[in-house]
Amino acid sequence: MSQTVFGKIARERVSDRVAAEILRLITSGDLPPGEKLPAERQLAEMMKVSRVSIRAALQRLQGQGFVSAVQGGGTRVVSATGDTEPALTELVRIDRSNLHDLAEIRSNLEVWAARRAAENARPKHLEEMAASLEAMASPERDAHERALDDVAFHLAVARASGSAVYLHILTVIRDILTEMLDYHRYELFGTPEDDAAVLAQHRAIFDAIEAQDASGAAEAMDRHLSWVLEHYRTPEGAAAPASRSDAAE
Amino acid sequence: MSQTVFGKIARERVSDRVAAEILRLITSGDLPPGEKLPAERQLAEMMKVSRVSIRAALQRLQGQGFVSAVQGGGTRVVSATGDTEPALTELVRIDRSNLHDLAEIRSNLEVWAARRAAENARPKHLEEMAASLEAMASPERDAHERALDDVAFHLAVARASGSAVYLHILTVIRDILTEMLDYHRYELFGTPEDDAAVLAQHRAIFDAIEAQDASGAAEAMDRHLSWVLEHYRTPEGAAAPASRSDAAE
DNA sequence: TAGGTTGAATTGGTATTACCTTTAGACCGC
DNA sequence: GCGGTCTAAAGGTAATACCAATTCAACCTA
Repeated sequence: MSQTVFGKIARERVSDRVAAEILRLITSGDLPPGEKLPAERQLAEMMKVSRVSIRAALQRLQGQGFVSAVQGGGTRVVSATGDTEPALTELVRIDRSNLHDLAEIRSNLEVWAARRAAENARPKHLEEMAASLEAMASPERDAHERALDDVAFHLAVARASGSAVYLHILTVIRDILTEMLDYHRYELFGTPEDDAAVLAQHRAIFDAIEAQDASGAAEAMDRHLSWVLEHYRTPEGAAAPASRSDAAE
Repeated sequence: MSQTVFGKIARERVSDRVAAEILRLITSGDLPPGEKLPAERQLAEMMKVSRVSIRAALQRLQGQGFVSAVQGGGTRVVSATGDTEPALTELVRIDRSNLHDLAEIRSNLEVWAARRAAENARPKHLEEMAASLEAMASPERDAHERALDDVAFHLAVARASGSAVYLHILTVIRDILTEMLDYHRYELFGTPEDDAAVLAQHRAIFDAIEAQDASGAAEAMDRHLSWVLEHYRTPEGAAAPASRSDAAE
């Protein structure tokens, strides 16, 4: 039991050697992101292995987020660091109803964050929120800019909460939501009345946070998100928050 | 250019469909970590696709860290969340106060899940919960086993919520909490009175879910977690829930 | 000539078949 | 029991053929 002298044998698959070699070229910078690597048939011949092994290696590298293959197009390097958070994204991609859950969970977290923000907000955070409110109130902002202001406000609240963990989780969720919504080409629209309502709700949240009224802030945020979810609910229901509600805020 | 009649075709790789299906089984809990999945040849026949496609799917899942294959041995599930959260783990490792935030966020999510569970629970989920309750009530269970029963109950609620997204996020958070707490060698203890109180609270949650009382379930869960957080709060405050509250439940 | 169209070459994706290497369990003899 | 052997099963590799999407240059039309 105490014979630690014996490590496990190297035992390496051919496809592992291939993957290691390609990965080495990627991380060393020889194959920068965007670069198209040789065709599978060429790689197979160059490395003197079967195409099966080449494909096995590339499949794993795809799973790790280093490369991306398009039928007929080729295989390209997409990242030198490898993305790892495709799990949640994949989950949502599989079943659209998960998108609704995710939006709901996010709402929950935002309410929690509002409470925390009321307790912890510092002057610079309040300034940040005020700035985005002012920008959003400006009449010459178009719909797109307004959406960005919207995001900025919610981000300011997140920062004011003083929780790095929350900021991280929220960012992950937001990325997924925007990616999925962009993918489905959702447009962000709102009537002037809607914009006014959103602005008023934001102001209520801000006032409560500024007054360090934790419960009030939580309630205001809850009202706001409920309004958004309700207001932009789509007929089919499942993909309800398919609107600015999630893409923007 | 304005021919919007033609949406883009579903075009999906066979191996993607296979990977999605397997991933669904993993994230839903049907294939828990450690479980060995059917042989490639069997999967190929069951899904009516070639072994090549099965392997392509498994290679990608390996790259994502969900499964692990060894020649001659088989393919096993190693994680239900993949390689997702290294960033979040690092965040917590750097600043212990983040641990408290994470525990608080988890509480929030559990309350939400309890509400959802009351709305969606199916017989098998109720049975699962009842089983863990019964086990926990048994006098001959020691502290360690009791903690496992505790986890089982909360996991059953999570599954009953019917939200794969929630199950995923909760698992990630739980893994981080247990890892961090185990790392600091926290012991899980509780007086018999405490155990009785926890059991009673679990029963209350179960009853509400069984009665499909969403608000009641949410309140019961909230009371339970508040009690746990309060009861096991440590003097230093920051890492407050450093006890069975997070490691176990 | 400019610009769109076509079509063959290229490239990744899937299927089929065959064989090798390792693992795991049954079996057997000492 | 203990160790060894045998064997069926599982994953890994190879070779070949064909499918499907993309690319791009030759081609054709206005």
